[in-house]
Amino acid sequence: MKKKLVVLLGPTGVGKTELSLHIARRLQCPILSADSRQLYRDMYIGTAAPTPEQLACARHYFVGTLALDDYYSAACYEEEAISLLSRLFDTHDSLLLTGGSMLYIDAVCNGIDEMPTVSDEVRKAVVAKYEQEGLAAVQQELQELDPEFYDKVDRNNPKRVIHAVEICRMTGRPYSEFRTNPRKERDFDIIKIGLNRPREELFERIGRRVDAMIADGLEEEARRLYPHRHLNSLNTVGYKEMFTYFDGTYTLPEAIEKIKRNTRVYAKKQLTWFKRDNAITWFSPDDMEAILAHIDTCLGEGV
RNA sequence: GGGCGAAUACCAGAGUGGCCAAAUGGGGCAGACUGUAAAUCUGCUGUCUUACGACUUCGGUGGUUCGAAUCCAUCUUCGCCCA
Repeated sequence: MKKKLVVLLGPTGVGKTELSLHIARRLQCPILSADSRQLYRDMYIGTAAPTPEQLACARHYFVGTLALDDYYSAACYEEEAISLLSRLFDTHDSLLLTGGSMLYIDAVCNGIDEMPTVSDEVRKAVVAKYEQEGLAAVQQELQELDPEFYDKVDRNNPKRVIHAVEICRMTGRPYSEFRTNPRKERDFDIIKIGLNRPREELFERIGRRVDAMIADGLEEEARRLYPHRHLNSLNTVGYKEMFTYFDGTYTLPEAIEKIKRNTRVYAKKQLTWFKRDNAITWFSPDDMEAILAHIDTCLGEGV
């Protein structure tokens, strides 16, 4: 019988963390987080990371394990998560993955292309070109190195254009050659459970959660992180707005409003992404009975 | 009671005779997404299912004009000043 991975996903603030504890208890299994920000240490409040009490309920992986300046990516995550899963499956028939980072979940479920890691020198060189000569110059280089990808990309998106050029320079081959988009076969079954609420309700919860973060000391936490604000890990909703407040651009109430708003936008983005995935079975987080019943059914199925 | 100023789309705010369904920003909505993804980018946002199109808008009403968000009269509301 194949091992099972239950994937609990949904927009931020919907109630994944709380529910994941119940499911983990039911399955008697640890929890793998799929959250690109809770991965980092020192940013617990703003990322709504599981509390110490919650962490004590079940063994958690991928929470608070990285330093703020560690390099990390969805590909790193795929590798680590897959190897961890295979290890844990030795002693468990089913495991639980939960989080809201769409690309990370995808990396585990479907895999992403093998691609060389970009060296620091190449990265710096391309970024410098972008900063000094502008996006057009990088676009032009891409057009020369990989016309195929150049035709397809979202050329106004600096991140994508830059990355494609990085890979071209790194390998001497067109970036599109690496984009084979294989759907990697996993040796475990995946049960995707989506959590959602009526939008109004979700947005209310988000607002309340942000207020709670403030009450819990988000400002202080952000103040400590302020010196590192240029790190990618801190280009994160909840912190970047606080930094703008520390800079004097926003007042505190404005910063709080922006955090709420940006969190709502993020939630919508997640939903847009998840909507495409027909493999997801959707539930209300309040309907725990139905969710557990669904999981039981899926676990009982298949050989 | 007198004087002045303002009234523009969800909000803020440009526009002062035709190129205006109306800049720009915010907000909202929708979408894309394979290597730092809570990132980054895109489209729409008066109505008509789509528009090359049609229709209705710029506080109200009535004028001037071939033509008005823009000019005139008047009314309403708001702000400021004098009393």
